Amino acid sequence: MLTLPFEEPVMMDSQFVTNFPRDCKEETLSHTDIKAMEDEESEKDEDDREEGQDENGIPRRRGPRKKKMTKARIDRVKLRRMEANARERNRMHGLNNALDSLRKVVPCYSKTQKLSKIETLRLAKNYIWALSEILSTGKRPDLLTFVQTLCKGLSQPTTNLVAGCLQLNTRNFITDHNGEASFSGRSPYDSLYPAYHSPDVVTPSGHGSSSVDNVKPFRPYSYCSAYESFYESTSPECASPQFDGPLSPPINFNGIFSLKQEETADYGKSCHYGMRYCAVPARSSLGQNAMSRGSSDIHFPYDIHLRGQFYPMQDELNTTFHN
DNA sequence: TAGGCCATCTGGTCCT
DNA sequence: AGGACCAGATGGCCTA
Repeated sequence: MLTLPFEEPVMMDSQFVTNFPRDCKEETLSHTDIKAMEDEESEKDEDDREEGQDENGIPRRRGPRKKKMTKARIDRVKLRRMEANARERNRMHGLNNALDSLRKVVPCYSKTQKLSKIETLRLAKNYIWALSEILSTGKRPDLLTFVQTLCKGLSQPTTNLVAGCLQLNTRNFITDHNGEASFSGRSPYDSLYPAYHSPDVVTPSGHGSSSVDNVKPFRPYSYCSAYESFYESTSPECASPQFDGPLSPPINFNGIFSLKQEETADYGKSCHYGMRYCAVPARSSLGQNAMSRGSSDIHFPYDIHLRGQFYPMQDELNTTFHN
């Protein structure tokens, strides 16, 4: 629990220390401090005894003597401890601010259901990994594979949250004991179209999912639901009817590759690069460069823009996302 | 009620 | 000397 809101920068000055709402004023010295002072007192007593030996005749320890803990010195120790505490609080607030910023740019963002610190870091790591894979292979993974990558090592609740954000059927999305996310059961397509069994259906590949052995073949997930969340129109590759809505609990989410609604131009100033996900051919040189390892006529689905070149499309996306 | 998560305090260590 | 950073301890809150 924070004692100060994140938005308010904590000023590390004497006023802050004296005005800090918590019981800093009554902050007591630690046991060790008190012990040290008691030691000082006993040492003071010893000073009154014979120089060089204690009461048992054992020579006293050498080295510089500790300074006497005068009232002023005690007060100073207290003050320094309070200041150190305030600095530490401030530091941790800064760390939490950074973590909040990270929460807003990972695929699953919800103000009401915040990811824990550790889950945020794990998801961010997976997200970076997933994006790196996309860049290195130049291939657009199906949604299931993408979510599997995102959810590696995440707890089941977080896995559900991420899957819910991407509008997967979370009941079928499980994490095995190795932390590997895998799909088990029917796809949403099956639930919507029980008779749908296209000859070109594929089963999810890789990711150590043994649970799919007996799974009916299903059409690979596309990003259509995510697309449609953003663009309110069917994605070019998704001709199937829309879902009636997310199967997971409704939450506010930023969605993959989308930019947070509240982010203003300041966001662009602070971040040099931006990415967004769309289904149109690549237009940026960076995207083309990334695709040069693959087929030259592939329509790279990820627009990657330098922030400075990105504002018009960012505005377009944000406008859509606002709606 | 146990366990997870979090904020805070604290002392130690390192660096400037 | 003082600040930053770190990790351990502690207690509060929340949820299954």
